[in-house]
Amino acid sequence: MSIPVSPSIRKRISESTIHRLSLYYRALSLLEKENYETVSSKELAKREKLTPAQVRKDLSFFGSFGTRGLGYPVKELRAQISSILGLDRTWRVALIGIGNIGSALVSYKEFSKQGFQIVKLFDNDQRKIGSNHKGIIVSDIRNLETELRNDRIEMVVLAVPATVAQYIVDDVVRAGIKAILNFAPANLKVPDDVYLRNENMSMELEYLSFAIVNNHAQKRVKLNI
Amino acid sequence: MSIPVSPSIRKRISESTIHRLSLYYRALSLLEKENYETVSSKELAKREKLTPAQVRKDLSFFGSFGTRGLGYPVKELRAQISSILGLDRTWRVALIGIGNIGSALVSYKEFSKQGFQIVKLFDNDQRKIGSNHKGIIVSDIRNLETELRNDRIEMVVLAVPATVAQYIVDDVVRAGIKAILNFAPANLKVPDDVYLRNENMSMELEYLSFAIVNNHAQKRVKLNI
DNA sequence: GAATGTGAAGGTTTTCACAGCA
DNA sequence: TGCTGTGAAAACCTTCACATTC
Repeated sequence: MSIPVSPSIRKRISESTIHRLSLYYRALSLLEKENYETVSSKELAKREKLTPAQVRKDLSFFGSFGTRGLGYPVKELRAQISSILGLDRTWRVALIGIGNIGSALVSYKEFSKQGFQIVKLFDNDQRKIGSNHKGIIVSDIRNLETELRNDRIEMVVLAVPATVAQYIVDDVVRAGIKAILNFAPANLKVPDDVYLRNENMSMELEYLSFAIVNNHAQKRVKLNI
Repeated sequence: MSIPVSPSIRKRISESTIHRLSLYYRALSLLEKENYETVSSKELAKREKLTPAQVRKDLSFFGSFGTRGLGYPVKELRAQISSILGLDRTWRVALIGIGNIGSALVSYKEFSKQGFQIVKLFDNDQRKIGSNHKGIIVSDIRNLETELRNDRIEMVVLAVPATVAQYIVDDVVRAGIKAILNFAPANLKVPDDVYLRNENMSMELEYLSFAIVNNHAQKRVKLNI
Protein backbone atom coordinates (compact mmCIF):
# COMPACT_ATOMS: atom_id res chain seq x y z
CA MET A 1 0.00 0.00 0.00
CA SER A 2 1.37 3.38 -0.93
CA ILE A 3 1.52 6.28 1.45
CA PRO A 4 -1.00 8.90 0.37
CA VAL A 5 0.04 12.40 -0.58
CA SER A 6 -0.27 14.52 2.54
CA PRO A 7 -3.24 16.78 1.90
CA SER A 8 -1.83 19.74 3.75
CA ILE A 9 1.88 20.20 3.59
CA ARG A 10 3.58 20.92 6.89
CA LYS A 11 7.05 22.04 5.91
CA ARG A 12 6.92 24.86 3.39
CA ILE A 13 7.77 23.43 0.00
CA SER A 14 10.19 25.62 -1.90
CA GLU A 15 9.23 27.27 -5.13
CA SER A 16 12.08 25.52 -6.89
CA THR A 17 10.76 22.15 -5.82
CA ILE A 18 7.38 22.99 -7.31
CA HIS A 19 8.94 24.16 -10.54
CA ARG A 20 10.91 20.96 -10.73
CA LEU A 21 7.73 18.95 -10.22
CA SER A 22 6.55 20.55 -13.46
CA LEU A 23 9.70 19.29 -15.12
CA TYR A 24 9.28 15.78 -13.73
CA TYR A 25 5.69 15.81 -14.87
CA ARG A 26 6.71 16.66 -18.40
CA ALA A 27 9.49 14.08 -18.44
CA LEU A 28 7.17 11.40 -17.10
CA SER A 29 4.55 12.18 -19.73
CA LEU A 30 7.21 11.59 -22.34
CA LEU A 31 8.48 8.42 -20.65
CA GLU A 32 4.93 7.08 -20.58
CA LYS A 33 4.61 7.68 -24.31
CA GLU A 34 7.93 5.86 -24.78
CA ASN A 35 6.38 2.92 -22.90
CA TYR A 36 8.72 2.97 -19.94
CA GLU A 37 7.30 1.05 -16.98
CA THR A 38 9.71 2.40 -14.38
CA VAL A 39 12.31 5.13 -14.20
CA SER A 40 15.19 5.72 -11.80
CA SER A 41 15.96 9.04 -10.18
CA LYS A 42 19.18 8.92 -12.16
CA GLU A 43 17.39 8.75 -15.50
CA LEU A 44 14.85 11.42 -14.52
CA ALA A 45 17.68 13.64 -13.36
CA LYS A 46 19.59 13.16 -16.59
CA ARG A 47 16.58 14.12 -18.66
CA GLU A 48 16.03 17.32 -16.73
CA LYS A 49 19.67 18.22 -16.08
CA LEU A 50 19.38 17.77 -12.33
CA THR A 51 20.97 15.43 -9.80
CA PRO A 52 19.44 12.10 -8.71
CA ALA A 53 19.53 13.21 -5.07
CA GLN A 54 17.56 16.30 -5.96
CA VAL A 55 14.89 14.27 -7.66
CA ARG A 56 14.56 11.87 -4.74
CA LYS A 57 14.49 14.66 -2.17
CA ASP A 58 11.85 16.61 -4.08
CA LEU A 59 9.59 13.60 -4.39
CA SER A 60 10.15 12.57 -0.77
CA PHE A 61 8.39 15.75 0.41
CA PHE A 62 5.15 14.34 -0.93
CA GLY A 63 5.47 10.64 -0.21
CA SER A 64 7.35 7.47 -1.07
CA PHE A 65 6.53 6.71 -4.64
CA GLY A 66 9.42 4.48 -5.58
CA THR A 67 10.61 0.95 -5.03
CA ARG A 68 14.12 0.39 -3.76
CA GLY A 69 16.22 -1.39 -6.32
CA LEU A 70 13.71 -0.67 -9.07
CA GLY A 71 12.90 2.98 -9.38
CA TYR A 72 9.59 4.82 -9.78
CA PRO A 73 6.58 3.48 -11.65
CA VAL A 74 6.19 5.95 -14.51
CA LYS A 75 2.43 5.93 -14.80
CA GLU A 76 1.72 6.13 -11.07
CA LEU A 77 4.31 8.80 -10.39
CA ARG A 78 2.93 10.90 -13.21
CA ALA A 79 -0.56 10.57 -11.74
CA GLN A 80 0.71 11.48 -8.28
CA ILE A 81 2.51 14.59 -9.48
CA SER A 82 -0.48 15.50 -11.57
CA SER A 83 -2.59 15.42 -8.43
CA ILE A 84 -0.02 17.34 -6.37
CA LEU A 85 0.15 20.10 -8.96
CA GLY A 86 -3.61 20.14 -9.41
CA LEU A 87 -3.37 19.10 -13.03
CA ASP A 88 -5.78 16.18 -12.62
CA ARG A 89 -8.65 18.57 -13.24
CA THR A 90 -9.42 21.50 -15.50
CA TRP A 91 -9.17 25.17 -14.62
CA ARG A 92 -11.41 27.88 -15.96
CA VAL A 93 -9.11 30.66 -17.09
CA ALA A 94 -9.88 34.13 -18.44
CA LEU A 95 -7.42 35.97 -20.64
CA ILE A 96 -7.42 39.75 -20.51
CA GLY A 97 -5.85 41.70 -23.35
CA ILE A 98 -6.04 40.33 -26.90
CA GLY A 99 -2.95 42.06 -28.24
CA ASN A 100 0.34 40.68 -29.32
CA ILE A 101 0.97 38.24 -26.53
CA GLY A 102 -2.68 37.66 -25.68
CA SER A 103 -3.54 36.40 -29.16
CA ALA A 104 -0.64 33.97 -29.03
CA LEU A 105 -1.71 32.63 -25.65
CA VAL A 106 -5.25 31.88 -26.83
CA SER A 107 -3.87 29.18 -29.07
CA TYR A 108 -0.98 28.14 -26.83
CA LYS A 109 -1.27 24.36 -26.71
CA GLU A 110 0.69 23.83 -23.51
CA PHE A 111 -2.00 25.60 -21.49
CA SER A 112 -4.89 23.45 -22.67
CA LYS A 113 -2.76 20.31 -22.53
CA GLN A 114 -2.28 20.81 -18.77
CA GLY A 115 -5.95 21.51 -18.17
CA PHE A 116 -5.86 25.31 -18.26
CA GLN A 117 -8.88 26.11 -20.39
CA ILE A 118 -9.18 29.63 -21.61
CA VAL A 119 -12.94 30.09 -21.63
CA LYS A 120 -13.21 33.85 -21.58
CA LEU A 121 -11.49 36.72 -23.40
CA PHE A 122 -11.58 40.42 -22.55
CA ASP A 123 -10.39 43.56 -24.26
CA ASN A 124 -11.21 47.26 -24.22
CA ASP A 125 -10.83 47.79 -27.96
CA GLN A 126 -14.24 48.17 -29.66
CA ARG A 127 -12.86 46.58 -32.82
CA LYS A 128 -11.92 43.45 -30.91
CA ILE A 129 -14.98 43.18 -28.67
CA GLY A 130 -17.44 40.72 -30.20
CA SER A 131 -14.84 39.14 -32.45
CA ASN A 132 -14.19 35.44 -32.35
CA HIS A 133 -10.85 33.93 -31.28
CA LYS A 134 -10.65 30.16 -31.41
CA GLY A 135 -14.36 29.93 -30.76
CA ILE A 136 -14.49 32.47 -27.94
CA ILE A 137 -16.19 35.83 -28.31
CA VAL A 138 -14.18 38.72 -26.89
CA SER A 139 -16.05 40.46 -24.06
CA ASP A 140 -15.99 44.11 -23.12
CA ILE A 141 -13.60 44.71 -20.26
CA ARG A 142 -16.18 47.04 -18.70
CA ASN A 143 -18.13 43.95 -17.70
CA LEU A 144 -15.06 42.27 -16.27
CA GLU A 145 -16.13 41.89 -12.66
CA THR A 146 -19.61 40.51 -13.28
CA GLU A 147 -18.56 38.22 -16.10
CA LEU A 148 -15.63 36.76 -14.15
CA ARG A 149 -18.09 35.94 -11.38
CA ASN A 150 -20.87 34.65 -13.60
CA ASP A 151 -18.55 32.38 -15.54
CA ARG A 152 -16.93 31.03 -12.39
CA ILE A 153 -13.42 31.92 -13.58
CA GLU A 154 -10.67 30.56 -11.33
CA MET A 155 -7.53 32.06 -12.84
CA VAL A 156 -6.74 35.14 -14.86
CA VAL A 157 -3.95 35.68 -17.36
CA LEU A 158 -3.13 39.35 -17.81
CA ALA A 159 -1.66 40.44 -21.13
CA VAL A 160 -2.37 44.16 -21.10
CA PRO A 161 -0.08 47.22 -21.29
CA ALA A 162 1.85 47.92 -18.08
CA THR A 163 0.21 51.34 -17.73
CA VAL A 164 -3.28 49.94 -17.16
CA ALA A 165 -2.38 46.64 -15.51
CA GLN A 166 -2.91 47.83 -11.93
CA TYR A 167 -6.43 49.14 -12.60
CA ILE A 168 -7.42 45.89 -14.24
CA VAL A 169 -5.88 43.74 -11.57
CA ASP A 170 -7.85 45.69 -8.97
CA ASP A 171 -11.05 44.75 -10.80
CA VAL A 172 -9.92 41.16 -11.05
CA VAL A 173 -9.30 41.04 -7.31
CA ARG A 174 -12.72 42.58 -6.64
CA ALA A 175 -14.21 39.75 -8.66
CA GLY A 176 -12.79 37.34 -6.11
CA ILE A 177 -10.07 35.82 -8.31
CA LYS A 178 -7.24 34.31 -6.27
CA ALA A 179 -4.71 33.41 -8.95
CA ILE A 180 -3.25 35.76 -11.53
CA LEU A 181 -0.52 35.29 -14.11
CA ASN A 182 0.79 38.66 -15.23
CA PHE A 183 2.67 39.25 -18.49
CA ALA A 184 2.82 43.03 -18.14
CA PRO A 185 6.19 44.44 -17.10
CA ALA A 186 4.75 46.05 -13.98
CA ASN A 187 4.77 45.49 -10.25
CA LEU A 188 1.20 44.82 -9.35
CA LYS A 189 -0.16 45.11 -5.85
CA VAL A 190 -2.62 42.47 -4.73
CA PRO A 191 -3.94 41.46 -1.29
CA ASP A 192 -2.11 38.77 0.66
CA ASP A 193 -4.60 36.06 -0.17
CA VAL A 194 -4.21 36.46 -3.93
CA TYR A 195 -1.48 34.52 -5.73
CA LEU A 196 0.26 36.64 -8.32
CA ARG A 197 3.01 35.39 -10.60
CA ASN A 198 4.87 37.40 -13.17
CA GLU A 199 6.09 36.19 -16.52
CA ASN A 200 8.87 38.44 -17.74
CA MET A 201 10.05 37.21 -21.09
CA SER A 202 12.89 39.65 -21.56
CA MET A 203 14.43 38.71 -18.22
CA GLU A 204 15.92 35.55 -19.68
CA LEU A 205 17.33 37.42 -22.65
CA GLU A 206 18.87 39.86 -20.20
CA TYR A 207 20.40 36.93 -18.38
CA LEU A 208 21.91 35.70 -21.66
CA SER A 209 23.24 39.16 -22.35
CA PHE A 210 24.80 39.31 -18.88
CA ALA A 211 26.27 35.85 -19.29
CA ILE A 212 27.97 36.69 -22.57
CA VAL A 213 29.29 40.06 -21.46
CA ASN A 214 30.61 38.73 -18.15
CA ASN A 215 31.59 35.24 -19.21
CA HIS A 216 29.35 33.99 -16.47
CA ALA A 217 30.13 30.48 -15.29
CA GLN A 218 27.32 28.06 -16.03
CA LYS A 219 25.94 26.06 -13.18
CA ARG A 220 27.68 22.79 -13.64
CA VAL A 221 25.56 19.69 -13.47
CA LYS A 222 27.30 17.01 -11.49
CA LEU A 223 26.85 13.69 -13.15
CA ASN A 224 27.77 11.41 -10.21
CA ILE A 225 27.91 8.22 -12.21
CA MET B 1 35.48 59.26 -8.20
CA SER B 2 33.40 56.14 -8.47
CA ILE B 3 34.85 52.66 -8.28
CA PRO B 4 34.57 51.00 -11.68
CA VAL B 5 32.60 47.80 -12.21
CA SER B 6 35.04 44.94 -11.97
CA PRO B 7 35.35 43.61 -15.51
CA SER B 8 35.68 39.98 -14.49
CA ILE B 9 33.68 38.91 -11.49
CA ARG B 10 35.52 36.73 -9.01
CA LYS B 11 32.80 35.29 -6.81
CA ARG B 12 30.11 33.59 -8.84
CA ILE B 13 27.09 35.85 -8.98
CA SER B 14 23.88 33.97 -8.36
CA GLU B 15 21.19 33.72 -10.98
CA SER B 16 18.73 35.36 -8.63
CA THR B 17 20.97 38.38 -8.25
CA ILE B 18 21.09 38.77 -12.01
CA HIS B 19 17.35 38.46 -12.30
CA ARG B 20 16.94 41.07 -9.61
CA LEU B 21 19.28 43.39 -11.51
CA SER B 22 16.71 43.23 -14.29
CA LEU B 23 14.08 44.33 -11.79
CA TYR B 24 16.21 47.17 -10.48
CA TYR B 25 16.89 48.25 -14.00
CA ARG B 26 13.21 48.43 -14.78
CA ALA B 27 12.42 50.27 -11.56
CA LEU B 28 15.22 52.76 -12.16
CA SER B 29 14.02 53.44 -15.68
CA LEU B 30 10.65 54.33 -14.21
CA LEU B 31 12.20 56.43 -11.44
CA GLU B 32 14.18 58.33 -14.02
CA LYS B 33 10.98 59.09 -15.92
CA GLU B 34 9.45 60.27 -12.67
CA ASN B 35 12.39 62.66 -12.32
CA TYR B 36 13.86 61.16 -9.16
CA GLU B 37 17.46 62.22 -8.63
CA THR B 38 18.31 59.63 -5.99
CA VAL B 39 16.68 56.54 -4.56
CA SER B 40 17.30 54.61 -1.35
CA SER B 41 17.63 50.87 -1.13
CA LYS B 42 14.46 51.01 0.93
CA GLU B 43 12.44 52.63 -1.84
CA LEU B 44 13.89 50.36 -4.53
CA ALA B 45 13.11 47.35 -2.37
CA LYS B 46 9.54 48.49 -1.81
CA ARG B 47 8.95 48.89 -5.50
CA GLU B 48 10.19 45.41 -6.29
CA LYS B 49 8.87 43.62 -3.20
CA LEU B 50 12.32 42.88 -1.85
CA THR B 51 14.27 43.87 1.25
CA PRO B 52 16.62 46.88 1.43
CA ALA B 53 19.47 44.62 2.53
CA GLN B 54 18.97 42.45 -0.52
CA VAL B 55 19.16 45.44 -2.80
CA ARG B 56 22.34 46.72 -1.19
CA LYS B 57 24.00 43.31 -1.19
CA ASP B 58 23.16 42.68 -4.84
CA LEU B 59 24.58 46.01 -5.91
CA SER B 60 27.64 45.62 -3.71
CA PHE B 61 28.79 42.64 -5.80
CA PHE B 62 29.44 45.04 -8.64
CA GLY B 63 30.69 48.14 -6.91
CA SER B 64 29.78 50.98 -4.56
CA PHE B 65 27.26 53.04 -6.40
CA GLY B 66 25.58 54.84 -3.52
CA THR B 67 26.28 57.69 -1.16
CA ARG B 68 25.87 57.10 2.57
CA GLY B 69 23.09 59.17 3.93
CA LEU B 70 21.74 59.92 0.49
CA GLY B 71 21.05 56.80 -1.50
CA TYR B 72 21.81 55.90 -5.11
CA PRO B 73 21.88 58.36 -8.00
CA VAL B 74 19.07 57.12 -10.23
CA LYS B 75 20.57 57.95 -13.58
CA GLU B 76 24.05 56.68 -12.83
CA LEU B 77 22.87 53.49 -11.20
CA ARG B 78 20.65 52.74 -14.15
CA ALA B 79 23.61 53.28 -16.48
CA GLN B 80 25.79 51.03 -14.35
CA ILE B 81 23.27 48.19 -14.27
CA SER B 82 22.68 48.65 -17.96
CA SER B 83 26.37 48.11 -18.54
CA ILE B 84 26.54 45.15 -16.15
CA LEU B 85 23.65 43.44 -17.92
CA GLY B 86 25.02 44.29 -21.34
CA LEU B 87 22.03 46.43 -22.19
CA ASP B 88 24.13 49.45 -23.14
CA ARG B 89 24.45 48.08 -26.62
CA THR B 90 22.24 46.30 -29.14
CA TRP B 91 22.12 42.59 -29.79
CA ARG B 92 21.46 40.99 -33.15
CA VAL B 93 18.84 38.35 -32.53
CA ALA B 94 17.33 35.77 -34.88
CA LEU B 95 13.90 34.31 -34.23
CA ILE B 96 13.24 30.80 -35.46
CA GLY B 97 9.64 29.62 -35.89
CA ILE B 98 6.97 32.10 -36.96
CA GLY B 99 4.00 30.34 -35.40
CA ASN B 100 1.83 31.28 -32.52
CA ILE B 101 4.44 32.46 -30.09
CA GLY B 102 6.98 33.46 -32.69
CA SER B 103 4.67 35.97 -34.36
CA ALA B 104 3.93 37.56 -31.02
CA LEU B 105 7.60 37.87 -30.18
CA VAL B 106 8.41 39.69 -33.43
CA SER B 107 6.39 42.65 -32.20
CA TYR B 108 7.18 42.25 -28.51
CA LYS B 109 8.22 45.74 -27.45
CA GLU B 110 10.15 44.75 -24.34
CA PHE B 111 12.76 43.01 -26.46
CA SER B 112 13.55 45.97 -28.68
CA LYS B 113 13.32 48.37 -25.74
CA GLN B 114 16.23 46.57 -24.05
CA GLY B 115 18.30 46.47 -27.20
CA PHE B 116 17.41 42.98 -28.42
CA GLN B 117 16.84 43.60 -32.10
CA ILE B 118 15.19 40.82 -34.03
CA VAL B 119 16.86 41.19 -37.40
CA LYS B 120 16.24 37.77 -38.89
CA LEU B 121 13.28 35.39 -39.07
CA PHE B 122 13.28 31.71 -40.05
CA ASP B 123 10.60 29.15 -40.75
CA ASN B 124 10.28 25.91 -42.68
CA ASP B 125 6.78 26.61 -44.00
CA GLN B 126 6.85 27.53 -47.71
CA ARG B 127 3.82 29.76 -47.23
CA LYS B 128 5.67 31.81 -44.63
CA ILE B 129 9.08 31.94 -46.30
CA GLY B 130 9.43 35.22 -48.18
CA SER B 131 6.59 36.89 -46.30
CA ASN B 132 7.14 40.12 -44.44
CA HIS B 133 6.80 40.45 -40.67
CA LYS B 134 7.38 43.91 -39.28
CA GLY B 135 9.73 44.67 -42.13
CA ILE B 136 11.69 41.43 -41.98
CA ILE B 137 11.47 38.81 -44.72
CA VAL B 138 11.15 35.26 -43.40
CA SER B 139 14.09 33.11 -44.48
CA ASP B 140 14.11 29.43 -45.30
CA ILE B 141 15.32 27.42 -42.34
CA ARG B 142 17.38 25.30 -44.72
CA ASN B 143 19.80 28.21 -44.98
CA LEU B 144 19.94 28.64 -41.20
CA GLU B 145 23.60 27.99 -40.60
CA THR B 146 24.98 30.19 -43.37
CA GLU B 147 22.55 33.02 -42.80
CA LEU B 148 23.17 33.11 -39.06
CA ARG B 149 26.87 33.44 -39.80
CA ASN B 150 26.54 35.95 -42.62
CA ASP B 151 24.25 38.20 -40.64
CA ARG B 152 26.46 38.06 -37.56
CA ILE B 153 23.61 36.91 -35.31
CA GLU B 154 24.55 36.83 -31.62
CA MET B 155 21.46 35.32 -30.00
CA VAL B 156 18.71 33.00 -31.13
CA VAL B 157 15.15 32.77 -29.89
CA LEU B 158 13.62 29.37 -30.59
CA ALA B 159 9.86 29.17 -30.99
CA VAL B 160 9.45 25.89 -32.85
CA PRO B 161 7.58 22.68 -31.97
CA ALA B 162 9.28 20.55 -29.31
CA THR B 163 9.64 17.64 -31.72
CA VAL B 164 12.06 19.46 -34.03
CA ALA B 165 13.72 21.76 -31.50
CA GLN B 166 16.80 19.58 -30.97
CA TYR B 167 17.62 19.33 -34.68
CA ILE B 168 17.34 23.05 -35.08
CA VAL B 169 19.36 23.82 -31.99
CA ASP B 170 22.11 21.55 -33.34
CA ASP B 171 22.23 23.70 -36.47
CA VAL B 172 22.22 26.86 -34.39
CA VAL B 173 25.18 25.60 -32.38
CA ARG B 174 27.03 24.65 -35.56
CA ALA B 175 26.59 28.25 -36.68
CA GLY B 176 28.61 29.31 -33.65
CA ILE B 177 25.76 30.88 -31.68
CA LYS B 178 26.51 31.00 -27.94
CA ALA B 179 23.18 32.19 -26.51
CA ILE B 180 19.79 30.60 -27.05
CA LEU B 181 16.41 31.32 -25.54
CA ASN B 182 14.13 28.34 -26.00
CA PHE B 183 10.34 28.49 -25.84
CA ALA B 184 9.78 24.86 -26.85
CA PRO B 185 8.81 22.52 -24.03
CA ALA B 186 11.82 20.31 -24.61
CA ASN B 187 15.14 19.58 -22.94
CA LEU B 188 17.71 20.63 -25.42
CA LYS B 189 21.30 19.48 -25.33
CA VAL B 190 23.97 22.04 -26.12
CA PRO B 191 27.75 22.08 -25.57
CA ASP B 192 29.12 23.52 -22.34
CA ASP B 193 30.13 26.80 -23.90
CA VAL B 194 26.64 27.62 -25.15
CA TYR B 195 24.22 29.44 -22.86
CA LEU B 196 20.73 28.00 -23.08
CA ARG B 197 17.75 29.35 -21.17
CA ASN B 198 14.25 27.95 -21.25
CA GLU B 199 11.05 29.94 -21.11
CA ASN B 200 8.25 27.71 -19.95
CA MET B 201 5.07 29.72 -19.82
CA SER B 202 2.84 27.04 -18.38
CA MET B 203 5.17 26.48 -15.43
CA GLU B 204 3.86 29.55 -13.66
CA LEU B 205 0.27 28.53 -14.23
CA GLU B 206 1.16 25.15 -12.77
CA TYR B 207 2.59 26.91 -9.76
CA LEU B 208 -0.68 28.82 -9.33
CA SER B 209 -2.61 25.59 -9.62
CA PHE B 210 -0.39 23.98 -6.98
CA ALA B 211 -0.72 27.00 -4.70
CA ILE B 212 -4.51 26.95 -4.81
CA VAL B 213 -4.85 23.21 -4.38
CA ASN B 214 -2.35 23.08 -1.52
CA ASN B 215 -3.01 26.44 0.09
CA HIS B 216 0.65 27.14 -0.37
CA ALA B 217 2.02 29.83 1.93
CA GLN B 218 3.20 32.89 0.06
CA LYS B 219 6.70 34.06 0.66
CA ARG B 220 6.21 36.92 3.06
CA VAL B 221 8.08 40.12 2.35
CA LYS B 222 9.55 41.55 5.52
CA LEU B 223 9.02 45.25 5.63
CA ASN B 224 11.57 46.13 8.36
CA ILE B 225 10.48 49.70 8.76
C1' DG C 1 20.54 62.03 11.00
C1' DA C 2 20.29 59.14 7.10
C1' DA C 3 21.52 55.51 4.42
C1' DT C 4 25.35 52.70 2.34
C1' DG C 5 28.55 48.69 2.40
C1' DT C 6 29.70 44.50 4.41
C1' DG C 7 31.35 40.81 7.61
C1' DA C 8 28.92 37.61 10.29
C1' DA C 9 24.73 35.18 11.51
C1' DG C 10 20.90 32.85 10.23
C1' DG C 11 18.08 30.33 7.14
C1' DT C 12 17.21 27.60 3.17
C1' DT C 13 18.40 24.42 -0.46
C1' DT C 14 21.29 21.03 -2.32
C1' DT C 15 24.28 17.27 -2.02
C1' DC C 16 26.33 13.47 0.40
C1' DA C 17 26.39 9.08 2.03
C1' DC C 18 24.48 5.26 3.75
C1' DA C 19 20.82 2.42 6.03
C1' DG C 20 17.12 -0.13 4.37
C1' DC C 21 14.50 -2.67 1.33
C1' DA C 22 13.04 -5.25 -3.12
C1' DT D 1 22.94 -5.98 -6.35
C1' DG D 2 20.37 -1.75 -7.37
C1' DC D 3 18.08 2.07 -6.13
C1' DT D 4 15.10 4.61 -2.82
C1' DG D 5 14.44 7.54 1.24
C1' DT D 6 16.49 10.50 4.43
C1' DG D 7 19.22 12.48 8.32
C1' DA D 8 23.44 15.11 8.33
C1' DA D 9 26.82 17.98 6.06
C1' DA D 10 27.94 21.26 2.83
C1' DA D 11 26.92 24.95 -0.08
C1' DC D 12 24.45 28.71 -1.01
C1' DC D 13 21.58 32.78 -0.30
C1' DT D 14 19.38 36.23 2.58
C1' DT D 15 19.10 39.05 6.48
C1' DC D 16 21.10 41.35 10.41
C1' DA D 17 23.47 44.80 12.51
C1' DC D 18 26.67 48.13 12.78
C1' DA D 19 30.83 50.77 11.47
C1' DT D 20 31.30 54.17 8.15
C1' DT D 21 30.53 58.05 5.43
C1' DC D 22 28.08 62.08 3.68
